[in-house]
Amino acid sequence: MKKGSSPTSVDVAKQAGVSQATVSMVFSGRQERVRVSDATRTRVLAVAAALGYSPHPLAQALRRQRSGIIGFVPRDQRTTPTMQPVPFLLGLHLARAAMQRGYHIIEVGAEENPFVSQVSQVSQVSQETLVSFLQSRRVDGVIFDGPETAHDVERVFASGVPVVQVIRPQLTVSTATITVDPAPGINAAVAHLVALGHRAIAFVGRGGSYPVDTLRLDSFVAALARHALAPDRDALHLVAHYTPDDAYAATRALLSRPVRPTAIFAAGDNLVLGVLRALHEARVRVPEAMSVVSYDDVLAADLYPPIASVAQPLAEVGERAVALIAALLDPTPSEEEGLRHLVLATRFIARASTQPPQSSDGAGG
Amino acid sequence: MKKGSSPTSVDVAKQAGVSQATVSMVFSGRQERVRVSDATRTRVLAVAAALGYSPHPLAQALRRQRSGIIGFVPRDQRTTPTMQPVPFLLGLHLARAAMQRGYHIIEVGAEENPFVSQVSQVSQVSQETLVSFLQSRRVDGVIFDGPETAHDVERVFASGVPVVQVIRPQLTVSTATITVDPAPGINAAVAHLVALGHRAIAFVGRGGSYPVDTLRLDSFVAALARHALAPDRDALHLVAHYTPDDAYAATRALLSRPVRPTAIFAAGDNLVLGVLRALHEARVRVPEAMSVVSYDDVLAADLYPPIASVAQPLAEVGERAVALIAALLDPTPSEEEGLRHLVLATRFIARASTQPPQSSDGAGG
DNA sequence: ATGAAAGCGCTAACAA
DNA sequence: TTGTTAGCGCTTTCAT
Repeated sequence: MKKGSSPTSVDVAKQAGVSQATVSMVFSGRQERVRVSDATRTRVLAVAAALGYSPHPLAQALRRQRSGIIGFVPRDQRTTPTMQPVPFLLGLHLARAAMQRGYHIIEVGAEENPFVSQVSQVSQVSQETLVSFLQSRRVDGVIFDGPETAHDVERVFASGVPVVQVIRPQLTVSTATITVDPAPGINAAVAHLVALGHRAIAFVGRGGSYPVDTLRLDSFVAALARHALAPDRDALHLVAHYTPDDAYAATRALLSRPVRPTAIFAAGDNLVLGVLRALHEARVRVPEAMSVVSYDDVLAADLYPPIASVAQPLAEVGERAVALIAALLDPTPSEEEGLRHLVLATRFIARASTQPPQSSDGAGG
Repeated sequence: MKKGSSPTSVDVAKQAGVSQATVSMVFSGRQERVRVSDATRTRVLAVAAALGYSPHPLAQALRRQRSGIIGFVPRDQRTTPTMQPVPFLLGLHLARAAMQRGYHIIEVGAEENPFVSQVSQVSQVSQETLVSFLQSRRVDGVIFDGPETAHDVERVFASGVPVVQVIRPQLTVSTATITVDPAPGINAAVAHLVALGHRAIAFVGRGGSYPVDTLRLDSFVAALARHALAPDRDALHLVAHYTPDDAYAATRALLSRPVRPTAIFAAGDNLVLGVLRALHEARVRVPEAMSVVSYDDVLAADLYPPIASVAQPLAEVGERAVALIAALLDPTPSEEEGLRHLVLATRFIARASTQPPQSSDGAGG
């Protein structure tokens, strides 16, 4: 142990009067092969503690051929917490979950292209780059959250690296997935609104580009049907982009219609920001003149009024995603199946943003 | 090169008819010692490209005794983007900046204590653990954002690892710092409000526990003084905790006073959420009945109405922090000094949340 | 300008 | 149960 640097297993071995390999076994031995006697183990641990020894993760990684790094490719270029609240929070949960299992998360933006800036030779951008970057970093697995195309996923998957897609998977690639079933939460939300007396409930969300979006819309329509309500086709305002601005425009359009809905369901917490802005501007008070429910429950609780919302179990998604990568890396015969396509439930959280509709239903455009 | 695994420098060397050491020089040689002829370099690069070779980062790291990992200890336990918007965004900027330089960020919560769950022997929590964890991970440097006490920082700093504190430094430890000067932005904000005709401007923020909080308050008071305005002592509502709830309570107190302020300055974007809730509840319209300005500009733009805000240059903070760690790791004689205590400026962004005060200044509580 | 050789600190056969 | 040995893929003197 030289100046400054940490003690190594050799230092511990010398002090404890055992071989270096024994020290290694004490620290990294799998349970299956408990090769070390209790006496030796105790002595080694004591010496290690005294010296402040811990195994060098890089040396372990090199030897084991495991980097301990999991790549995370978030849905969009994350910009601000309001624009993309879910990926932000998911990233946090992933990082936590990974750390608990001794992994790290590195986040890679597909379009950001960090690789190019390092190796000037490489000039072809985008898809190619993401995969190269991931491979050059020797990640042990990759977690995709809503890739724009199947191409990236396909390439990474084909390279043999464990892949799991979460929340918004590209279903054409047969990777493991962890998705969220919007139905339970949306059913509860709609039931809640209907119980309050609402009949005209509008939907502000995205259309059929992603299966996930379709699923939310379908769940919404199905939930209405449960109460013998048909959706007002014109009150399904489908935004083109998942942005507050698009939701704002959609809501304005909704408000200018001859017969206004009495409640709005916004299919994302960033969308609800735009919805609220439009309502505020039009002086439509929430919940007095309009009930509002959102999906995501990331920002909802802290807005005004606190917005009732359908919560996704993001912490569990992160937890499971990391666990799945870990399981894929060290397959146990038993658990092989059954966890490759996990679907988690949503739940509805009521808040002050809903109340019975006003009896006066004149338009105020 | 066996099945599945990536090609190594040996593979490239064989194909190119050179020694492995030469391949290494081509890829990692410092400029100082340009040991390789152009012909050889070209040939090696061609073969490498054909084989899809890139240096194994773990092997490099082990050999160089550089993990390439920078630890990030965020200000608080990050929970949701609304509760702690700044650390979320800062984390993103740090990750981006690190990646550009070939580093990774791993995030460590001081109280979260991820280490304990792995090594059951360790039972003493908190401070001790953070440092051990960082050391066991062999981080090359640590970035602190607002440590609660100086203790952690001190220990890491004492261990010889490069440390930089950002935004909310503990000044008792003589690490490098990157801070933000609130004065320019706050001056502009106050000037803006005064120009609109506001004279009674309240401050919702935290008191003297942190230098940074004091600085914001002092900047605010100083800005008032520039316009020959004295702060109404009772309109400096200091919240105990940096939470929307505390700001909500403070704002309610403010509204119940006999003479209401006509404008509120909230010293953080999470605080402004509480401020807006209190105003909405009391049916005080923004900006008609109350102008509102916030600090941070992370959430502000997407609230209703869009809140004028003092923006911190978070991207630059992240960029500089990583650059500083890198510089500390490879000191260049020239730049040693001058970058150890960097102070960046804030700027004010006007939005629809301000307007001249109403002439009728009766209380409505 | 290039090659040979010695490790970085660890894990995993294989021996003993 | 423990020790010996051979690398993981790379960087870096030191020869040539």
